[in-house]
Amino acid sequence: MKQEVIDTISNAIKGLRKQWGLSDIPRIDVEIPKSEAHGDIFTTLAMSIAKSLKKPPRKIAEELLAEIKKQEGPFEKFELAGAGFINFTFKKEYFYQALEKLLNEEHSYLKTDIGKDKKIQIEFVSANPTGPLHIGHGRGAAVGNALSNILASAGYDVEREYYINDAGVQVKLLGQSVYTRYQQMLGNNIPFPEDGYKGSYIETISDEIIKKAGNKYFNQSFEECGDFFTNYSYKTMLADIAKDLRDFGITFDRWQSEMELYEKGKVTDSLNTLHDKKFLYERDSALWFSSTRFGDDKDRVVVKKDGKYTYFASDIAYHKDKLDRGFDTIIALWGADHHGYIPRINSVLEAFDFPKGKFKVILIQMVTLLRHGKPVQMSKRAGEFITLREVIDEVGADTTKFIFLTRRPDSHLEFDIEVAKEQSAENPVFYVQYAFARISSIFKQATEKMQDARCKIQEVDLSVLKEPDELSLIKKLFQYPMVFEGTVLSFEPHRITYYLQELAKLFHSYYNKHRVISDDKPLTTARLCLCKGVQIVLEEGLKMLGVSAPERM
RNA sequence: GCGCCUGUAGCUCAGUUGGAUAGAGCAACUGCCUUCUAAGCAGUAGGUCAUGGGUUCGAAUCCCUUCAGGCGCGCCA
Repeated sequence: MKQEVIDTISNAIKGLRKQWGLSDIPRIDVEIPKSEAHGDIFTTLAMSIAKSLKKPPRKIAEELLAEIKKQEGPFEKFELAGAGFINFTFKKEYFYQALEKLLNEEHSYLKTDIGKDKKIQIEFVSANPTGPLHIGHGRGAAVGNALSNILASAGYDVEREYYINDAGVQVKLLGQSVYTRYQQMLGNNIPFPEDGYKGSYIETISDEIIKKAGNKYFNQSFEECGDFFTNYSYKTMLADIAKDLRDFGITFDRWQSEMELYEKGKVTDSLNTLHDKKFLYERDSALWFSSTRFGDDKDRVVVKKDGKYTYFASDIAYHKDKLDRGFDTIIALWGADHHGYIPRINSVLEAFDFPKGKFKVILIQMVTLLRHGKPVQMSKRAGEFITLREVIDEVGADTTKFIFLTRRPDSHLEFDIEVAKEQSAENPVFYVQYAFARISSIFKQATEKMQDARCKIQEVDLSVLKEPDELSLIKKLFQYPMVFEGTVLSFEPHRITYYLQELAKLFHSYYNKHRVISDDKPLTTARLCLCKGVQIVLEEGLKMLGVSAPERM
């Protein structure tokens, strides 16, 4: 749809180039109008080039339109409107052919090749393995997953990665917490670490260790057996996290361990590289990275006075490692509270000669969890929080994901568990799924009632689809590729969510007004074909979001 | 103090990267089930796009001011 218009316009410009004194063909933007009164698609080209041509936009549009009309094309009519809009309306036949093509090619019709031969990496969730995932992680997981599906469908070679912070003091603190509970449970009443993790999962792990190893570590000091507790604890947590994510419908291609970066010498290697490039210097007995020369506010310490690496040091190694793996684009989903970290990572990438703009951080804003409109207090340290697991169990994975995907990632989100659950009947995810299920049901009825009532695309005459509602529905179908392309370029999955709701709305409306199965066989067959088309697009969109498309509800 | 994000209908949020008369869902009100799933449909009502200026053919969108909320500014991770 988009391409035909762009081709038509650029052909027209070729005819006018001399007259206009243009050396190049300007970028042609086309948009889908809000109202059907403005045609199927329109361009604002005349207005945007008016200045450089020093001509009034309407005059330009007139000349353009005259040239456009000389061409053969799939258009029924053109319209010059407002300050210089040119509206295009396609012939019905164009949409009948498009529908035929969709039914023949099915899902492959809806994909693009924007990302062909390009490798893209997307890192998301990456929660510390020191406790269960909470709702905020769930949001990142839903967005990251949808984005991965979308990019893969756009032809990119996508790698989904989870970065595990298994080397720092946080996992050690987790180990200490479990160690202390273990001692206490067996009667050794030592004090609990001041900043220790206090969730009930700490006791669960301690309990597990008692069952497995008995009192083997009883009365041992943390120096003696701390490694065991730390390793056992974070590995348990990591396994739990992976399971939660799986049950949420999310998988990763790669789990990158921070510890491994140290063990393989990648931290020292990457720092050596920076040193060779003269980006490191010593001051006050510490080693600094001069990130200010790449636009950061201040230089950053990589090796502390006491000789230990900072967290930033392993992050340098991690990002260097990503670069070495050869991606065209690197995407990271971070909690919005980490936004201050962006300039220094940008500095690192630039120091390693990664092209600017090829690294993109998507910030995931906090989720305020509510129950009956009242905020639920959350504190990870105190162990008071509602886990992602509980939310999935209570409201369901599909609903949870869909709600996360109806917002821009960087805007605050209120998630009321009771609303999501109790009003589930009016939840937008069901609205979309219901449209899909209804179509499935129609096909079930059709095959039961009439043996030959199917969507037979080879024999059907689609031109009997003349109702305005039918044409609106068909047209909506072919907006999907444009919406999808916009989603890919902007990395904004929620655009698909909104599109699906609009498509479902048109379908429900159509369904209530017109019967698909009737005594009129040619009409029935054509309408079944239309339904099939809607079903394919709904299924494709839901698949992108990582939400199921049930046959029955 | 500096930086980033946010402010759109009673509530929760979209707004196609500057386009035409600002949209949806919820909540409210009025109707629609002997016919393919009523988890649905049709309709009514709801707005100083926080504020004040600027940029231009055109601003919710870009720039500046002010106000309000959130987050970040460690040799912590």
